[in-house]
Amino acid sequence: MDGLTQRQQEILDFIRGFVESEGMPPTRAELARAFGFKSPASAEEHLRALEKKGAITLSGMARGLRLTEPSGLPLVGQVAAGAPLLAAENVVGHYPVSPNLFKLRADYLLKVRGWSMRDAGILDGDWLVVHKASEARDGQIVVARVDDEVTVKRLKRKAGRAYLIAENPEFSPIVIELARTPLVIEGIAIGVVRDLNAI
Amino acid sequence: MDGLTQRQQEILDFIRGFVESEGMPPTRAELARAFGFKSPASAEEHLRALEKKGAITLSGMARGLRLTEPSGLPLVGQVAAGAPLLAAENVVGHYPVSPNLFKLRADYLLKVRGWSMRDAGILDGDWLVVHKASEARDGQIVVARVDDEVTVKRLKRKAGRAYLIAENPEFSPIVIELARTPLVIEGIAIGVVRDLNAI
DNA sequence: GTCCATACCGTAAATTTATACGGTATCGCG
DNA sequence: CGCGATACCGTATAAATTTACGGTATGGAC
Repeated sequence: MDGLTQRQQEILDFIRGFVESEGMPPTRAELARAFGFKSPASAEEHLRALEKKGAITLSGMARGLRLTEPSGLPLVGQVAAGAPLLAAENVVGHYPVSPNLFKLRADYLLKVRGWSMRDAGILDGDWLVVHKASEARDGQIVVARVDDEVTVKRLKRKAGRAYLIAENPEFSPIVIELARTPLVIEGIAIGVVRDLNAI
Repeated sequence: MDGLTQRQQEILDFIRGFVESEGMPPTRAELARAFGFKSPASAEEHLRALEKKGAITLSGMARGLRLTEPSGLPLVGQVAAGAPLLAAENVVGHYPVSPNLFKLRADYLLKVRGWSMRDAGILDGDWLVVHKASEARDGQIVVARVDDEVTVKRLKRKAGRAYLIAENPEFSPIVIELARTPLVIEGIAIGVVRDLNAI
């Protein structure tokens, strides 16, 4: 959504969470209670604004409110050099997966390019389920940024150096002198989803 | 759910579908309309019965109805020899994935045992997303039953024989003389889900 | 046969819910 | 400054929704 005011965004986020946890959209009164409004008319007004901006659809029935945007996780395809990972231009769609499927919260799905993690069972075209994080433990598979390129590798640290290790003997590890170059970690890989009929 | 009557099961199925497509539970009136009841009291009665049997929870509010059972796909773990794949004893849980994620309808998730499909990126411990089917095309990865054992392999047919081919040179193909032994296909693999933190 | 659970109808009341109308206050814009 | 958009309040009302009560009919269990 584009032109949402801060308040409207808060309302929308609340509705999203409400639907997720309660299994149904909130009423005007519930919205008013949650935000401290003393009149359901205030909630009504916000809903109208959200509808006019295309974020929701109202149908007139009790709890007759529908979210327009997909509620799933963003699919990050090709990553443009220099651009933030979740920049709109990188998001190619949404995937209706609940973020709580895995032990760590799933934040987005990243399309895997190339065969460098083949021996870990992560193939070209797979979707890597990523938990957004800027730190990672040794041995974890991470999404890292090296020279403005986003890469998926296994992380090892040793004596002031970080190693980004491919799981494929045809690729050699990337060595980072931590004193010289900071290691930028974008996230931790927590899962893999593959659509076998994607071709 | 166990003790549900046929009618109650129909109602429950309808509610499931309604929530899926409308994003909110149905009212008594909507239920009555859908089933041809001439009084919302009939719907109310069914809901009470479903609540007493633990299938749903009622909360008194408009559309205040919650499904008790997980709505996801059944997770099929170890498969007991001879037992149907989806027998209750084989189902170890439920996974909240919408069945429409893949091109073919996803019916259940099967836990992969062993490394015979390693080179296809299907590893021990992965969950194979399976579409229930009794027929498959050449080249597809299928869930098949051979000598009362469930196995995941790639299917090839040639001159009255079926070959179940592992994607790992350490395993040799299973050859089935179709004239002698029928090939029992349980489903077609349509996807893979791996939880990297499962350990 | 009697009893009980299931599956309906019809009616009606109590409560929720959506929604309209008329205010107040703030803020940025031209 | 006036103006429109945003963000609220208070009150009211029509409509939707839950839910109670009293019936009818059927079929299985004892």
